[in-house]
Amino acid sequence: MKALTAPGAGGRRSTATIYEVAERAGVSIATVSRVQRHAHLVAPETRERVQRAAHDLAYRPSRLGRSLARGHHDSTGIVFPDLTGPYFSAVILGYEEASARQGRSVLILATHGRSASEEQVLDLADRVDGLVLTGRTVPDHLVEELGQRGVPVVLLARPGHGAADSVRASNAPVAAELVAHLLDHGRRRLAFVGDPDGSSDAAERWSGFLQAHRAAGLAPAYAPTPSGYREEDGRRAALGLLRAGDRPDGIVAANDEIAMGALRAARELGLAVPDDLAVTGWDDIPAAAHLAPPLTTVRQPMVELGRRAAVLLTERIERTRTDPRHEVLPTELVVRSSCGCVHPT
Amino acid sequence: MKALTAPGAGGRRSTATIYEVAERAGVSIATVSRVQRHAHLVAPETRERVQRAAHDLAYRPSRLGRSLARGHHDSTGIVFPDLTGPYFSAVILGYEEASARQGRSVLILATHGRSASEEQVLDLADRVDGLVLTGRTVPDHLVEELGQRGVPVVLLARPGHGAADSVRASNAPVAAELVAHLLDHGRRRLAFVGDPDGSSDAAERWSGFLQAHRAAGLAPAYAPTPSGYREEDGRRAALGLLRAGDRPDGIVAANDEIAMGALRAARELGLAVPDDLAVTGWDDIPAAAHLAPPLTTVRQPMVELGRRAAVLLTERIERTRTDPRHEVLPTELVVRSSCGCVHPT
DNA sequence: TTGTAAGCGTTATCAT
DNA sequence: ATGATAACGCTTACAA
Repeated sequence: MKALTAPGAGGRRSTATIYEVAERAGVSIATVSRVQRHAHLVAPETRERVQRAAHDLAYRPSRLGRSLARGHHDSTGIVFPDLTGPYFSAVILGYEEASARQGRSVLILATHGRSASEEQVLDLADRVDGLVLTGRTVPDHLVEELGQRGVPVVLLARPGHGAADSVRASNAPVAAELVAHLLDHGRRRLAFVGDPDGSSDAAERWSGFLQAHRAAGLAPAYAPTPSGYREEDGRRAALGLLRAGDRPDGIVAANDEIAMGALRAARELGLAVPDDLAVTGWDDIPAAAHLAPPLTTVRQPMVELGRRAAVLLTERIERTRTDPRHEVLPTELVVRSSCGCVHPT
Repeated sequence: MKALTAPGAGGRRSTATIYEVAERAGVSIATVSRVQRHAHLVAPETRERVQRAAHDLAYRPSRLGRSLARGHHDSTGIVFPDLTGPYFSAVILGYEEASARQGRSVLILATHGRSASEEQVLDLADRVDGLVLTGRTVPDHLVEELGQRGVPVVLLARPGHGAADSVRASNAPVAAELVAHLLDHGRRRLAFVGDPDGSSDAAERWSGFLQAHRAAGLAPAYAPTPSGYREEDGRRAALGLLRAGDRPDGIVAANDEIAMGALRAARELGLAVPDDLAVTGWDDIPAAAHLAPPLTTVRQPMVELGRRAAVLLTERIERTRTDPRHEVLPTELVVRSSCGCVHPT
């Protein structure tokens, strides 16, 4: 049969194969192959002939053929829970850039909120030389299985697991610092908006929240209010909180977009921020400094997170390192005015 | 030779092959293949045996082998100039989602500002069934060549070219509407910040800018001020403009991030927005409504742009349609208060 | 219903 | 320096 001429959904290409080049140059395919990869091993004159033939036919070696023969893909995959917002965007920016520099393309998979189907992930795994898995996109047992199948894996924004590497940003300490700051402002009814059960990032931020309360001899006024990561999610969560009888005097949001939603909710209810309600975010997205009021938040090195993930993955793929590595990148409190501080413009 | 056992940079996987499954089930590889793809063509009892063997060996058909045999990849590529910010993020969100729904993975390539190297693009083209090229990431001659090689292509945010499909958002009419609005506010020294030579989007917005002036019998006060698309780029451009003797009374930015930069610049110079300076953006990113002051901008259907690109590309790949299609999605002026309007919160 | 075998386009090992 | 040729892992005519 002839797959590339067969009917059906395939997109047959008009690309020349190594055989046609060989024929036109009057050499064997081995020689053509050699010219592509190790030009110096071929007599100058032969090389010349082959190159001309290749050029005339607009020949490009098929990646498929090459990958099959060599046993790898020169590409990696990254899986996200969601492709929404500045966080994702920055991480992938760093990741793609670093990957490109290493000559690897990147495949991207979004799981749209829920955990990825096993099928999707295994399928992706089969197209790449290694995988970075962010947050809780992939259940532990699957991470395990990937390991057994010999797929290099790095976990991003998720604590290390077994042999897999991991990269994440520090959460609990700054979260505690942030909450202590709010407590210093005299706020006593702080509410955490975000889902500690949904991501380790949120869990760790919540734990810092608790820790600060404990350190101040206080009990948290509320259990965490679960929420998605988009503005509308935050707005809804905040609305619920603010309409209750015992409303909070501060909202500690799990990211800046939730905080923006809280800002909107406050406005809708006629509450002044920060006077009636303090609001803080997380991530320090570009807009954070321009919000009304400017948002107190935590800066985390999102681009660098992606970059480091790419570097660690490469080391694994190239077997440059074999012991698992777990990196925690630093993070920084950015005080502006939504927390109640008077902030220089 | 044995590629998967050879030394070197390859990541050999411990995956079973179709041969091992066949052997264990006591059938031929053809039967194993059939069971995977067309289970109904196999006797129930044989099927059962094969499935058990496959399961025992944790067998998954290799995508590589399959792609090579079938002549396609079940994946597509998208190339962006830059992975920065909400625009990119929203487009890719729509694109990935629609692609996943059609069972295709997505490969992503960023060209980091400049035009992609021919090599990168051709390489990407060889890994996928089709390509979407955004903006000016790829020079015309390459688009041409891709066409000749039989690679389905859709252009995003770039006018149609030859046989390639295209999807973009309407620009000139809303730009004119926006500028007319500013002119109605009595602004007479409007500056456009963005690079008409850098993207067709910017070019079309600038053309709407001109058109509105013409319609009002006015001449534009400035030539366009070239700028990148990030906040810092916008800040710098605005600073230049605002420090000059004949400073503008309005800045029409090519996107919301540039507008944010202008806002910052104004603040740094002690100018009040909108009183001293009107500022408008483009895109209506989530933060736009929360800026100080809330940003007047243009909403464009970013997610939908990505989605449509995926749909058009699929039609081409599956040869469901052969005539080129060029879609222009609608766009909408969003008046808030940075233009000088008093806007309900 | 199942098996045989010829591809798909490379790479790399041997010979020569 | 070059050529034959056996992998790589699958799909699918065609035969049986």
